Amino acid sequence: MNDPAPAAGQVTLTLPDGSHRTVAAGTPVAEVVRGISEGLLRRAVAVELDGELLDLVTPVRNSGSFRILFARDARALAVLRHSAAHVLATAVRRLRPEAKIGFGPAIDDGFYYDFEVDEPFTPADLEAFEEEMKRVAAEASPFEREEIGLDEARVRMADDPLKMERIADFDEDEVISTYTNGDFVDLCRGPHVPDTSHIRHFRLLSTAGAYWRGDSDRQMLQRIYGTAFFKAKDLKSHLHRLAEAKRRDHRLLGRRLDLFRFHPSAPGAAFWTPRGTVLYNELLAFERALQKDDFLEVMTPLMYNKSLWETSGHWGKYRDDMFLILNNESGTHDASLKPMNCPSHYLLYQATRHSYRELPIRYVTFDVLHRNEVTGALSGLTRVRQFQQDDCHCFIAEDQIASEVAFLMRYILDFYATFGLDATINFATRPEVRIGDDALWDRAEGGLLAALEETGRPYQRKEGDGAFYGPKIDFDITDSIGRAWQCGTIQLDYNAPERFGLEYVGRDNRTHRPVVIHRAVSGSLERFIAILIEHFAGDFPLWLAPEQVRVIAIGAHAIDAASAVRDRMAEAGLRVHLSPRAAETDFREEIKDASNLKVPYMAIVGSREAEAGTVSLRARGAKKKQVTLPLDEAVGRLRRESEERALWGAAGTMEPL
RNA sequence: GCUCUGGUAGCUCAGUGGUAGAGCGCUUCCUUGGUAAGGAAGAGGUCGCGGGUUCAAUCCCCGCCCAGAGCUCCA
Repeated sequence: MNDPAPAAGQVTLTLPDGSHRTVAAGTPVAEVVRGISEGLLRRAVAVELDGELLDLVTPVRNSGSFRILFARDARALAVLRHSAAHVLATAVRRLRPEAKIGFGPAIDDGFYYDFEVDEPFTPADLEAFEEEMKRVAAEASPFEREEIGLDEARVRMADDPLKMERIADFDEDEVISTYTNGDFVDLCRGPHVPDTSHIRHFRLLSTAGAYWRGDSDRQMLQRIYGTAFFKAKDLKSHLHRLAEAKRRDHRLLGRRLDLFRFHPSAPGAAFWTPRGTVLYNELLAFERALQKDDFLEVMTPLMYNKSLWETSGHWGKYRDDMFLILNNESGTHDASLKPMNCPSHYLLYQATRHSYRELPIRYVTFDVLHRNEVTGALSGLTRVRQFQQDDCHCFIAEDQIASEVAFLMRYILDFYATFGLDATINFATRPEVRIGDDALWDRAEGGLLAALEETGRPYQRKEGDGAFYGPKIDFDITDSIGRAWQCGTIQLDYNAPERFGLEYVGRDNRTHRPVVIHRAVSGSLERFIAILIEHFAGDFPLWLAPEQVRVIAIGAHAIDAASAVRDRMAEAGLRVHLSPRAAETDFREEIKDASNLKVPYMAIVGSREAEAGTVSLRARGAKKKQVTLPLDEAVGRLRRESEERALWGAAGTMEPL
């Protein structure tokens, strides 16, 4: 049925059940909701009108689909948090009247508000603000909306220079609104919850500097971050998640589990300990095994003359991010450490003639890369200056795009699945600033999209998010506590083959341009290991664990038997350790040490085991529960679990019993 | 890069204008115990680096280095 055409001055709203309501244009949303039911009005938080979020005090201006949002709706949460930001500003203004207000939006996990103050806020200030916010909420002041003209806005916000600056950006005919709750007025687009009493379950989390409008040339404001929820239990679980993330912090676990460390002499570059190096190499070994049939591993120089970077185009705009090398004879910086592998692979490809019969050629490299990240960007293993990528460049004929992309996607997803990681897929299209004509982009995007569709995997489009040289597919992995990390990528590149004059000889005996696909799976191995540490909380599956088994001898008389167990397991290829001072140490301390290092299994050998030719296996986290097995059987099970790369706790593994 | 906060033993941290402490770890000895910290003794510190103020600086001031949090998901 067609929507009835509204009379002049009227708008028609289509409710989710398909029914229509016609009201006078300018009727407040609350009146519309009340017209449906008083009960709904009591529970309504906001509404969606043709997808636009409106609160109850906003006038309805246009016809469209009309849906009431309740506390359970995800979009309602953003409204609540925006209002929480206003409650925060209300509290700050009461306690620090001199604070100038900036912006205070809802963000993914909460909200923030920026203030201009002479002295930065302290943790004690935050506590005071939080207490004051409770009072503001208890007052249950309604959020009142007022629509005003530009001149009036200037008068109202005269005392707030930051708001005045925002006002200066408005067009003459724009609808400008203010929201008032109690004694606090803010220039604000809305929407808001009906009154401050909705802000019940919130927490201020942190404070930090933030540039006004994100511009590092402008003044630094003080930003307060917080979060808010409709339900106490949602707030609680969010705070729990934050605590969980802190507990899993790879920088702390990296020290505690003795995996890597940093030294001021080499900022942004990790020192891998013996244990960490095992982990790193196991990851590499896994990827080498996975790729051995379809990829060609190569090694290329780490240092190049600047002419290469001039060809690639990096010398111009990327030079500040490269580590340049001083030529002592000329006194100039005319070489650099490589920040990426692409040009190396192009040079290698180009060094010989290639036939169409060879394609696709997939060069993959784990070479060390250096990027001169600014100091403020460095963070643990997730943002470093020296790292290795599992970096692959596929040289293909243009008609191989679809099959190649499908192949690469399967490979990438299989790789993640080994770690129990799932990925969401993003398809990024041509950006504003780009090279190549539209016809080329049409072909590139079409080819990539067709390949993506063929896999049947769900994906999201990210318009304009592609690389300047081509569209791409990005993989965001989701870890065990629900955080997303951008890791893998498949990028189509028509430009590089042109720049580097890449060729292959076709069936027609003429030269053709290949297309290049850039592929990374883990992004950087360093960062991927950081993700794995946090994903597993340091409880690595057996195959990845730096030390797989710790042999514990109960009493000095069991030392010989324990050594025999250690030797037998080591022969079987397990990474096993028996403390050299086990004979002098309380075995309970050995158990403590193994537990703290999160060693997956302890093999306990006392007089009973020594006599019976058995070991008692105690799985990580299993406390006193253990299983006693003949030594060979124990070795067999551990080997199988390791070789199958079973996830810790997966069915069929020996997992925490 | 910029703002704020921090840097004390291998780790986690306390402390002071008169050159420094704890717990864990480490070393040695005792204990040989059936499932997460047995007992005793000992070693270990340019208090991040450089400069300044002071009779005296780990502490106060300045600079640098390193680390942590953050740096428009737009009124």
